[in-house]
Amino acid sequence: MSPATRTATRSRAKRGDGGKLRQAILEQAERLLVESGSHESVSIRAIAQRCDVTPPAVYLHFVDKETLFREVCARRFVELDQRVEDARKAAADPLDELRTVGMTIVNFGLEYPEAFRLAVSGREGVALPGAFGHVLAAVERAAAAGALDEVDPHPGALVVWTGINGLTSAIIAFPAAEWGDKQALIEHMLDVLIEGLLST
Amino acid sequence: MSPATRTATRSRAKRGDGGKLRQAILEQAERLLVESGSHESVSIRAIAQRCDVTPPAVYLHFVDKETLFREVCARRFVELDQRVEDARKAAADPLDELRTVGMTIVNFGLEYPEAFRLAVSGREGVALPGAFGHVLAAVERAAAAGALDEVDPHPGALVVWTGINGLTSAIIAFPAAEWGDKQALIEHMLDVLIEGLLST
DNA sequence: TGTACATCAGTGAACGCGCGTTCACTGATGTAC
DNA sequence: TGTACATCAGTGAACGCGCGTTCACTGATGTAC
Repeated sequence: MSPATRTATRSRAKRGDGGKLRQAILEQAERLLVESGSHESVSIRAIAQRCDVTPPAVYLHFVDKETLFREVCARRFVELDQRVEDARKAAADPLDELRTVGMTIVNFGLEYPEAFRLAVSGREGVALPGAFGHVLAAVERAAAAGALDEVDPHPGALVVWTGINGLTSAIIAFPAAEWGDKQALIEHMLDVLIEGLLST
Repeated sequence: MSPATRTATRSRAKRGDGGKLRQAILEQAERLLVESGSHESVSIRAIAQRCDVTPPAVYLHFVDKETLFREVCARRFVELDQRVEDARKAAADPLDELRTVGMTIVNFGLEYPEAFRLAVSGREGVALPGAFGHVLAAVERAAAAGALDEVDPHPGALVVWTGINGLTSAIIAFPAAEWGDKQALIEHMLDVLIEGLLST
């Protein structure tokens, strides 16, 4: 985009409106992250260009690149927690709740592959991501309600969580592969995992 | 590493031994690729340094960076493919074959976590790794033999393959998490997947 | 046998480029008197 | 009401750096005569 165009399309924010650029930076950073697949190859300069702003303007809102991307991911995980919570409330019974939580996690991963990849890469800490906690809680409730009788919740939740993560990662990593109907495949995976838990 | 140290540790190859540096470059490139997780952040300079060589020496053996990494990946895919093939031949019956192929893939991943992550990352190619073909073949044979009746092989194989990959990736990514007995968990995963396929 | 020469596996300096980040600045906006 | 001034959201140029890659070269090795 030429400087002339940039000047024409974005005008300086009003006195208290600096926060609008901050939001725009977060949005464009996330879009570029999704497009490129790796935060290392998303430059501050590219983000600034998408916001019709010069690179130093980014530093009015974020102290450095790392902080910016941490906030991008943090926003996503808050959203995941919210979605899981909403999905849980809509569930009919404990087994349906486990299914729904699983579907929500997978679809979140497909929608925000870079955030998902980061959470599942294990590079941010030693603890399992928060999504595992949601799965574990759902398995425990189903076990307590008698819907997953004889199932040890912790190994059971590990199998379900790693299973759906594997499917999500693979669809992200090989977008051109023959997945058929992806939603049907995701449902099939959850059917297999839950039926498998019931049969072992 | 200082230039003095570099000179001391590697001496120039003998007349016909240029291929030794070529192999060293491939090995160090793979190590760095796995450590960083993305080929974009592995530099020719870093590879050369690990080989105790100057960067232009890399260009005596590979025309450019892209070609180098394509060859790194090709070597890995071939090795994973070979190990799965060997394991398959040792299986007793069709369902045992599927189990064995699965166990082999997981154990390969745990034994060579770097290579596994590379093979499953999808970053360097567009096709599914060769190991998927073996999982698919095992599911097809089991279905044909009546051991996995009523199972659609392609979605079934996708579920098994992505499921075990997810478990492997998670154990690699979170080595400090509470996995309990890992071999038992791996067997549990395969039981759940196979029993799940039988029940759906 | 000695020696001139071709070959080969590298080296060392340099290129242009994009990167994250810093810094002095500008010009519009709101405000105090 | 007009005007001087503080504030704020940005700009534009520049920094040092590491990158992939090129190019002219070097010095050891093997070989022909």
